Amino acid sequence: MATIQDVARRAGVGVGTVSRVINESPLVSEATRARVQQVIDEIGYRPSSLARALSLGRSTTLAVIVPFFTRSSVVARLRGVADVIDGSDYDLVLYDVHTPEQRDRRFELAARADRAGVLIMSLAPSDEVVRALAAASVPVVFVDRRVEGLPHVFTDDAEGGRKATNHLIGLGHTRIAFVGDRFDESFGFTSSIDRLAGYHLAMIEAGLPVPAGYEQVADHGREEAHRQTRELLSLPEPPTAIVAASDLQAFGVLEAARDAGVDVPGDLSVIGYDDVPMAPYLGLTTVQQQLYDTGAEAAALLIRLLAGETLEEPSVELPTEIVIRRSTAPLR
Amino acid sequence: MATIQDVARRAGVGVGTVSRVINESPLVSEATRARVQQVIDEIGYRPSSLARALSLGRSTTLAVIVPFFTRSSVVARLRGVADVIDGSDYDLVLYDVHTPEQRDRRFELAARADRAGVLIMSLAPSDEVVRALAAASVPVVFVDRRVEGLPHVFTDDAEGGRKATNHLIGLGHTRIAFVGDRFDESFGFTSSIDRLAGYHLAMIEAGLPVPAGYEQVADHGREEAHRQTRELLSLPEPPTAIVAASDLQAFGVLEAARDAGVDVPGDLSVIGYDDVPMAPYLGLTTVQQQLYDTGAEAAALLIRLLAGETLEEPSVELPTEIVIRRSTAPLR
DNA sequence: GGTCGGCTTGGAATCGGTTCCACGCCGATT
DNA sequence: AATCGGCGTGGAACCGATTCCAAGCCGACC
Repeated sequence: MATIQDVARRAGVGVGTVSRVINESPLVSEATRARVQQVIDEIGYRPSSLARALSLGRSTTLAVIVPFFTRSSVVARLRGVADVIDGSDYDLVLYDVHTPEQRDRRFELAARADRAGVLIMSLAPSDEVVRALAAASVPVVFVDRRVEGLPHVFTDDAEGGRKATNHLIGLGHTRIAFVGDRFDESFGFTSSIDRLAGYHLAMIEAGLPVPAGYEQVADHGREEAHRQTRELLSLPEPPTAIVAASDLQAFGVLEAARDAGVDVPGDLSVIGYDDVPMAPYLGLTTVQQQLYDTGAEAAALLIRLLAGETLEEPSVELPTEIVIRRSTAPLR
Repeated sequence: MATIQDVARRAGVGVGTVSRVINESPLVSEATRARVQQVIDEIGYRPSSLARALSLGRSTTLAVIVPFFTRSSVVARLRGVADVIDGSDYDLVLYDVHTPEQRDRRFELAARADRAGVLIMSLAPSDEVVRALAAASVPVVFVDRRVEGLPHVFTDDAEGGRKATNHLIGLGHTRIAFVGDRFDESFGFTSSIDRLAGYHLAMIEAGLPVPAGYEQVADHGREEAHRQTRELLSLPEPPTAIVAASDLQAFGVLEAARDAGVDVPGDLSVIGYDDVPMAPYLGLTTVQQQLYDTGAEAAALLIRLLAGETLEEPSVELPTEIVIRRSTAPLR
């Protein structure tokens, strides 16, 4: 593989001059520039990004840390990230995390790092990590999580949960239950509990009761949601509407309803959260949070930070919106 | 950030010795090793992987080039790749490709590259690129595609298409149609046409006719498949069974059937291809190709190549298998 | 006691870029 | 004619690791 030395020798110039040509410095005469460029084309020289990074003291790779990247909400966000990074001069290094140990290892790595910047999705850093990151010179942006003192892109999950519940209340429902995740100690995901809080708020505002058993929390998953729904449907006073903390869980609810012969939306209204790509297909009413946009926005933020911009408003809140489809209907 | 020099100075040794400690060379006395290690721990020194890579002449990042990584089949494969890479000392650099120009740029980059190895999913390289890759010292593995002379992991798409069709024939169907993608000139994806070839073969073997209009090809997508199915259902002799070239397309078929009031599997049997995560949920009978495993296998192959192993059998074929669910039934 | 050989060790050279400093050359100014 | 300034250029130093070579030290052997 040709090096800058080879080019310099063949063109009869010094390495400095070649470097200037590569980096489009104006301090080269047109004649020299042309000659060097010709040699570069001839031998197909490409600078080593490794050597470049070492010399410059900064690399052109961004670490993107995501949890469970099989979840379609994560994939949708990641697509936004990938698209924006693709349009820049940076490369995307992907770290998938599915255990707390992995997460901690990744974070430690991020704080150190030969990566130019770090983007962290949904995961909660400990205070210690936050301090380390803030101290480290490498810029960090969080997606789907608010972190005091560090830039982040987020949506208001509590408000989203409230909107979802109000949609059902507006349809005349009064027996409204919630299917969500247990607070995950190890990962510290908060979106599900925030949405639950929004549900509670809406119920209280409307003066509606939340009977025992109407709040089902379990591990995150379609099959778990299936079980949670069976539980709800077997209550003495089963709900006529269900707020699910995610679309994946809503799918589990729909499945359980179908298996139990409960008609949706005739006998049961179901609203999800996220608006993943399958949601329109299944006719799921849901709270749309712009997954793609959160990723794209965060990546754009990170890149601006790397460009040395100081942002007056380093954090971005994206709105949520109810998308009405076929899984919710007025109480009959 | 501390460097190896700092450590050497503080420990009162030479940089060579520190390097030996880091790399667990046996040529260091226990006493020295302990002292150096202590300094390392004290100041929290981590070697720069950049400098290391430059010095060693090889990096520890693998380029993974995928098309449209929103497609769930691609994501499933990618998960296999990510899991295996995560267990190694390599990092995963993701390149998403959704235009032919991007593809060519990525390939060029791959042949050159400061990446230790390259994994290419589904995409077709030109002969020129194949030559360049074979010539370049960087190992390449292909997934979901056979490439003469280079290692690859693949399944037999024609055989899969044949199996799918035979499943329907075995259920007594004779009017069997096919919904697939048009040959994509720009990307050169071949799986859909291979599956179509398998469908044809099975029909011929069974002595069944393929009436005009029974072969629907269009761009890849759920909505396109929806339209293709409407076309089929409006034929004078509509099919009683449909082979779809992918699960995504099968979803479009199911949707169209539902919209047209055609009962599945009562009036129409539908079989998909891939077995993506949503398939069990929707009860789709499908040809399972081990998406996760193809990715994992390919990554493992690449890593063995990088370890210097010479593989007697550099390519791996993975089997396909019919998974029967609720979308196919005997002809009534 | 001298020589030899085996461990340890220090440090220079190297990887392939970038950047800064010094120098040569030119035309313009006095 | 001498001085000055500025442009274009070459090349050494540097980024932070690895590795190889030379050398110091020690015990063993003759």
